[in-house]
Amino acid sequence: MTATIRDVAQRAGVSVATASRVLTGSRKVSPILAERVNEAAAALDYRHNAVARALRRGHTNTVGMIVPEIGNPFFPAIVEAVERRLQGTGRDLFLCDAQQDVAIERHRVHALIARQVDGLIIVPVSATASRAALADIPGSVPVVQVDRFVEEFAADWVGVDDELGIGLAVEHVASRGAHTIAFVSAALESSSALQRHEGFERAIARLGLPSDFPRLLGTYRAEWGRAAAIELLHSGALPDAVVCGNDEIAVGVLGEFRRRQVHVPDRVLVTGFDDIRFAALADPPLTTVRQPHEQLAAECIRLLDARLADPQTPVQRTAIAPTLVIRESTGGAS
Amino acid sequence: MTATIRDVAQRAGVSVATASRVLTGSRKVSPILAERVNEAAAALDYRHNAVARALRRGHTNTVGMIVPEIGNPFFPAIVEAVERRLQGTGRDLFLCDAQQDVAIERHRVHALIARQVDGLIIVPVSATASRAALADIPGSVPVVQVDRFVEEFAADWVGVDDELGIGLAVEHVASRGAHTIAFVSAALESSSALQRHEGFERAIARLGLPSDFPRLLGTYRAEWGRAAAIELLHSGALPDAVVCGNDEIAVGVLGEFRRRQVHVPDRVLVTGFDDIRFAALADPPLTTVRQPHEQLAAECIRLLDARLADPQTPVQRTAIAPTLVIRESTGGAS
DNA sequence: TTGAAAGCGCTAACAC
DNA sequence: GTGTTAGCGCTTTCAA
Repeated sequence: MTATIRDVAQRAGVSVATASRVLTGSRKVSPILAERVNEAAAALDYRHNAVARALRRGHTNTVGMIVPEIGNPFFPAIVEAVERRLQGTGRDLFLCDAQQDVAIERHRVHALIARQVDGLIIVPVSATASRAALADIPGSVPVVQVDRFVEEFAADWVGVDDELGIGLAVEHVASRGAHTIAFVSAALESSSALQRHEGFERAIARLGLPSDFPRLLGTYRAEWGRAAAIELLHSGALPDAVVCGNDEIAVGVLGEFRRRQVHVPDRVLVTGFDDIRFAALADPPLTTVRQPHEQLAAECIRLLDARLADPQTPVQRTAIAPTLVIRESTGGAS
Repeated sequence: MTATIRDVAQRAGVSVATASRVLTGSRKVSPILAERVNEAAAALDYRHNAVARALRRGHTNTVGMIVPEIGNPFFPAIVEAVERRLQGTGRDLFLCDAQQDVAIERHRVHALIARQVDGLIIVPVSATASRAALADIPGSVPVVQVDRFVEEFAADWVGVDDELGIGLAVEHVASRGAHTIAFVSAALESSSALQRHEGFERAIARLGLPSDFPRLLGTYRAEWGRAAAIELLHSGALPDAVVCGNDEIAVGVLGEFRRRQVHVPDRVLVTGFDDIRFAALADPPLTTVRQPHEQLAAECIRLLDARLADPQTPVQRTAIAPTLVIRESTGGAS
């Protein structure tokens, strides 16, 4: 069995209290005893039991994070940024994947909460169906939502202004001469899908563009982009531009157009959203709305710490204005 | 504060033992009392404290997983497969990212072990420098290495036969007429980099191909692929084929070649490794060595459970033979 | 400065 | 079938 603090104390000839004080540095202990304790701990290869410590202390120096789907490259990027921010604050990040399923998501919330994480960072799967999961979180645990949020739920949030972002994309393709614009995105389940869709409708209306071109809503994945591209091709007149709800979809659209010799950007313009690693490597390189990971992560941790410091802080929602990255898929920087 | 089992017991008018028995279903309790306990628990919105339970029980129904870099899309794919396998066994997966840093990796190992995970799944950052982290794991905790392993360290492992995989790629491009073949991969730090490199050398020797074409070793990332492509172009005669250590590198190589109008596959063949989601969407679609995620995950959990059941089980190393997926980057299926 | 002891919330002997 | 109680390993009053 692994050594306990009792073993260390015994070997050092001190009380467990003293051993604890040395091992955690919680109080001054005479150098002689400290030395003895440290030696004993080393000799026994002592490791503190974080479970016991957590039970006693009531907190864990741990933050939990739940993402809807770790396979969507946008989320690992966010996770990495959050990790970097947490680095140096002495807290560990435990990550969970909800596999796009609100039941699993809820289960993960419970698992993390039950393990006494000091805070929870969550990208909710659904704008409505994830409410139950979040509602299960006791008020004593700080929660911050990132990227997506649950409607009518009072919890901090940080994300990009999705509506604005899509607006940027629409205005950009319009400025490049696109008159008819299709929208390919995910079903209106997550808040991001909802907001991006809303942003598209508004931009179209604002610019007075014809509104009878397709809105194809499926999933945030490349396969859906492929399928949607095929649908567009079969539906008669190709639009001048296809604005996509994220980069994965856009890459799928690009792939299918390429396969069918529909030239981008000459024949049709394509835009994405997120600026994932592969956006710049797509063929043609993808014009997209960039999400500033580091900024999102920084704000996320700031919100978390603010709530940790004062649980009564009023709910804050931070929408960061995204920027458009112009690449070849819309004709390149001009 | 959140309700404890004591509160539930009190409200139900039973002992904590009975409450515990009802709540965990560990023993038969009369229906009347069970009903009362359940009612009380519901009324108080009782949540069991997993920390206390873990301390008492000594296990947690939790498995920890550490990956070198969550931003590398191969790892999320493995994680998803592992999650699916774990699903239904009633265990939660807590994921950690080592950020390619053995010090952080070691820290994560400690964090997970200290929280009493029942087992640890790890893709070690380094074939040598990760040994310290693994050595810190008490013998009582089952560990299985996936994909990569630590040299001269006795722990279960499952992965693809990297040497064989690269051999497949080399033989394939040779069969498509390539005589001069360059190798672009990651520095010989991880076991996968080592084995793939070894596989390349052996295949070249076996086929009697000229061995003076570059081996460019950097990182497993697309930027490195770009840089290496530039280096190849500047170094004089372009090889007939570029065999890459993973798909990210290959995508970078492809991107740079495209930008410089070096036609793939007419002018040069390119292969990858992993078959990540974007491999099929690259331009041209990438010929690559496919890693069977589901099979890897299944074997991983099998190994874990075998060791859980019998800690004395002799160490097992399972090398799965990968398959080659032929796409346009080497001329397409013939 | 140090030690004795309570107790975090829970489960599992053990007794009835 | 149910209750009493010890104790998982640790930190932290409280006393000395």
